[in-house]
Amino acid sequence: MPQRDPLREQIIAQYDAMSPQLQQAARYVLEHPDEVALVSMRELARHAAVQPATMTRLAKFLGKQGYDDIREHYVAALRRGNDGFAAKVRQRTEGATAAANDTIAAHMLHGLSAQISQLCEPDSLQRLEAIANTLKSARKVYVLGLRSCHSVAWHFHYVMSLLGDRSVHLEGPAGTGGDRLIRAMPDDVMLVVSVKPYAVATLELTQLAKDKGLTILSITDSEVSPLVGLSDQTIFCPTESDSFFHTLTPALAISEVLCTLLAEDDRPQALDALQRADEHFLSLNTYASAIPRRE
Amino acid sequence: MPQRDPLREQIIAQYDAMSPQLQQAARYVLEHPDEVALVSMRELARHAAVQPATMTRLAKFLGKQGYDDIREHYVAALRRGNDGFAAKVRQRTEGATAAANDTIAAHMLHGLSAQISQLCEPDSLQRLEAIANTLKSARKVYVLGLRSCHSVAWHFHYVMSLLGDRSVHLEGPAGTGGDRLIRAMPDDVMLVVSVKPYAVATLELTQLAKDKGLTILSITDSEVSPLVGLSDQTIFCPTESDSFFHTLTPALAISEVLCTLLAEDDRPQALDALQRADEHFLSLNTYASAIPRRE
DNA sequence: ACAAAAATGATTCACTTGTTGCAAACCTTG
DNA sequence: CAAGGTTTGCAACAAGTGAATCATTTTTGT
Repeated sequence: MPQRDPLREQIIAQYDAMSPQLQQAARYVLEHPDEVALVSMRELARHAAVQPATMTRLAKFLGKQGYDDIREHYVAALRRGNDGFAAKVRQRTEGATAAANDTIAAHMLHGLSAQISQLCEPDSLQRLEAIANTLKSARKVYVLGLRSCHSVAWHFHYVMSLLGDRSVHLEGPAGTGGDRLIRAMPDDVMLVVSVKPYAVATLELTQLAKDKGLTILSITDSEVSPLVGLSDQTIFCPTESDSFFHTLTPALAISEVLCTLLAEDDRPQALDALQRADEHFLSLNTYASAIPRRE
Repeated sequence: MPQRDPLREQIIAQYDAMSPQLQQAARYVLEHPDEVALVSMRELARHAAVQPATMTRLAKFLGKQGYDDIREHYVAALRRGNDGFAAKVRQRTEGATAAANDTIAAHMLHGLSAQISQLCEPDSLQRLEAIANTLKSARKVYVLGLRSCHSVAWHFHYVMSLLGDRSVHLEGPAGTGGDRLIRAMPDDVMLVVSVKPYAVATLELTQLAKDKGLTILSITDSEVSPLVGLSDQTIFCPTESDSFFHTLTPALAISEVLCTLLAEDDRPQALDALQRADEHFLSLNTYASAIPRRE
């Protein structure tokens, strides 16, 4: 793990030119980089058996403005190391990261990319598989996503509707969206998407479905989301963004993965269903040209 | 990687019993455990959009002596996490580089992450900025996205509608979606989203708008998309996926970036508009709890 | 050996930190 | 709608922070 650490290298390079006390301080910093980030300067000095002022002097000696510059360096390093994904993104787009990091757009896209790769953690993958399994055996799947989450819910429903007629989108004009639940049965499943702030209507409809005995699956943004308590299974999507708004991109990614897992479960049937859909669209002239399907 | 974290679990367990402010603080702590260790309480409170005192109160609520108890917990966790380097790195690289071998889900998520980070290329960024600039000075923005692209178009429109009333979604029951173009003027702009296969209706409506003199901006999937010829400016979104279906996640990411650029262009006005939206939702009891806005 | 220069320690200062007490604002619940 | 308790924001606080200053010691060159 060859983490490039310019400050560390600088300290080593200038070590011989330091006074004894400075060396002692510098040595402690080299050997306990985490401490620098986690502990006050005075405490660090105490541990290094050095005067507090020596740390300040070390910073100046290294050409920094003050001790805080040193600390910030190690804080940043620690952050990077722990978030983990940074390394990967950096690796993938070395040039772009360094060059275009200053624009809002580039920064945001990097963040999104990282958030999605976070979903590769074992816990998330397990939840995805589990939810997909539940969906597989459902008689009907009622899909609910209001307001900002409408996009995710609708997209899931749209794809599912290409594969069969098990999906029911809880959406309708004049507030009739919930009506589709009238004939819901305990064998059915509800997939609900909601992130903060949670729409009251979403929670109410979910509660109703739960009361009816449906299995509740949810895509939401936190362990403490009100949906967690209502749901049998949950998968979490990051929503944080540099902008004013939450991002729904990771949630959409989750939804697409679920669709894929479902289709992949019975490939022949999925291909068959898509074939039929293609014919339908063809006869209706829905699309501008034939629909190429791979393989 | 199920890191056992008793404090985290305690917070989750007691979350429902907390007051709103306490919940907001607790939530931020849950979502940013590293920050707790690395920054001062006041700064943490600032990031969480909470009063400093609330953090102290959170500690007391959890039965701790003071905030420092919480911090020390996360400091210890961070220390541990960094010592177990070898294991961690191994795990990380497994999740990142070698994800290909694993499950379908992991592979797919990995691909999505890569596709989005591809959008950081200078050409894409330039196109994004250019489109954002055009959108900024538009009188009205008509948003069109049919079938699978509905999710992207709608999400863009939804966010824009929070910021003002310039956005018009070309969508309506019984095929009336195009009617909104009746009063479109040459000063207006149309943002159209479409990927292969291209819906005929999308192309027709776009052509109509073009004939009316509107500026056409498009989010589409290829240089050879039929939209390219109809559009004044275009940004390309990758849509390839391992599954049967195209992915719209990168397209949604693009849409979110555009929204952010627009909001960021006039921060004060955006904040103002969001403030007004919050009040509206509050008086309608749309959401389950107050909407926290950072800074 | 003895100035001159460098390094170190002690003291102090301006500032931030985490905490607390209090009053205004906010629900509840009779 | 009014009394009650809870929640929240604000202002003040003592303690601790990093930095600056100056006196003292140590080192160095001749």
